[in-house]
Amino acid sequence: MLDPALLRTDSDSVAARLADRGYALDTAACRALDERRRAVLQEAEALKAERNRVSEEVGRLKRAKENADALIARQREVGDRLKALEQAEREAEAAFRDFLAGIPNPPHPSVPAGKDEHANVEIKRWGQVPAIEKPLDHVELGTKLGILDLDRAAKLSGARFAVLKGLGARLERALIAFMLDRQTGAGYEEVMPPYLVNAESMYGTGQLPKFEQDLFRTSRGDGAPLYLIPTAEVPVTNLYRDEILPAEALPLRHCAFTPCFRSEAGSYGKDTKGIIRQHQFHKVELVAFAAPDQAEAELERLTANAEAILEALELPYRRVLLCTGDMGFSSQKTYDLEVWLPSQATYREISSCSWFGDFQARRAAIRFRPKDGKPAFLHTLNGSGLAVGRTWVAILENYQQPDGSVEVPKALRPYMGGLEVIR
RNA sequence: GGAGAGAUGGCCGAGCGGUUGAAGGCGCCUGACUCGAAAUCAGGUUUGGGAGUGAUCUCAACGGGGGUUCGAAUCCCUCUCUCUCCGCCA
Repeated sequence: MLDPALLRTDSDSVAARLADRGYALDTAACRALDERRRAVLQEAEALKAERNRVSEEVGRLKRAKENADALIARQREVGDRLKALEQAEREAEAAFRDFLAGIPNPPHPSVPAGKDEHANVEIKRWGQVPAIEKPLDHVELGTKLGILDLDRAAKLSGARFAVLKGLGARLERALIAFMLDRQTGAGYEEVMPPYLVNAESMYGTGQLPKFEQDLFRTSRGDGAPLYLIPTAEVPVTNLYRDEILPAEALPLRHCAFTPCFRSEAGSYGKDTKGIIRQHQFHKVELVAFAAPDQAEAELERLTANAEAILEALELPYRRVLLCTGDMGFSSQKTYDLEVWLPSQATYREISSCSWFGDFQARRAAIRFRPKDGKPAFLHTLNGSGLAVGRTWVAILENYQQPDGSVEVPKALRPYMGGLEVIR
């Protein structure tokens, strides 16, 4: 959610920044909605002020046992006018709010302008890409090792689901524990949140109202729907919705392991092979709440914390700064971490670390109280640390041996009961 | 699933149709007293929107939404959540 005041005073520069990410801001419509809203509001307030004044007078007369019928008759008219006006006020507020809710976050000045992923900028590369003669992909490797079963998953649930078995399931579990241990060690307090959340929570982080088609929605009889979380970002960020945190609490850092559920509407035909793109996958998420002046440094820290997992697992990766056109709706600056996949001979996204400015905080009303001052919106950040399923894929492919077995990364062996090779 | 009780400011807690944005207490801040502290005394202490350069003015909010009324924290409806008892259950 944008700052309405900013939109009023500086709509041209906001529009210019939004244009960079491919969003055409209708400044005229915006101004009209805002002016309408304020006009109705002021009229209603003036009327209410009058009503309050006269009501007080009525009370005084009544207490003095005097006749107040004339005033009461006049009040009745005011009440009728007010009723109509309040309806108009509600509508004007809602129209303006809905308009604001549909506007993406303007990119940070440090973000390169560009239309799509081709304009992204590689920031760094880490690690040695393994020399593998004829690399197998993770599906072949996993299926032959008997640790991945996509056919039976399809029987159970359809396409884009997976069954992990034996050491495959163990590897997934080991990765989860490994990542959580590392991130709690890096100062993130672990959280186990609900996997079903209400619409308000989805609105707070920006999934609703625009992206409902990407979510799984559950219904229960008469009650309000609950949504399966697409990422732990949603419940963990919303933890502090409608709250004011003390300044000393910042930066506040959480990590959370959760399953993630995505309907992947509109992604038909993309990544159909394997478990790169699933309806359900596991992720360890990092979420941070920071004061505005801490936030930029926090993004670097958080991204480094995600990279530390790849480095500990000795997986080659690169860091990419997303251009304006490739960022998510709520983000103002995003780094993607991409891991090397030998079967595709390319880097594929395994983490996305974003700084949202006060965009989410404003939607979700998450504030902090500065040392001496009024409550202010804080900044939210999050990043995958990491996507577990894709890490599983990266390990199989990067650590594959000529005989089809897979070496277990050294850092992970303690979590695998000391196992050195999956065969 | 059945029966009942409740939701008020940072916290506890009063109010149950008319200067109550809200008594009282705790906490916190400021001042006085003190060499300093404690104790005591005095004052202050919610948030959001709108108007104004500003002092300031104004509106809204007592779980959410709706209604009754000239006027609602107070009355009615509805939803959510919490607690107690019974049933069921991992």
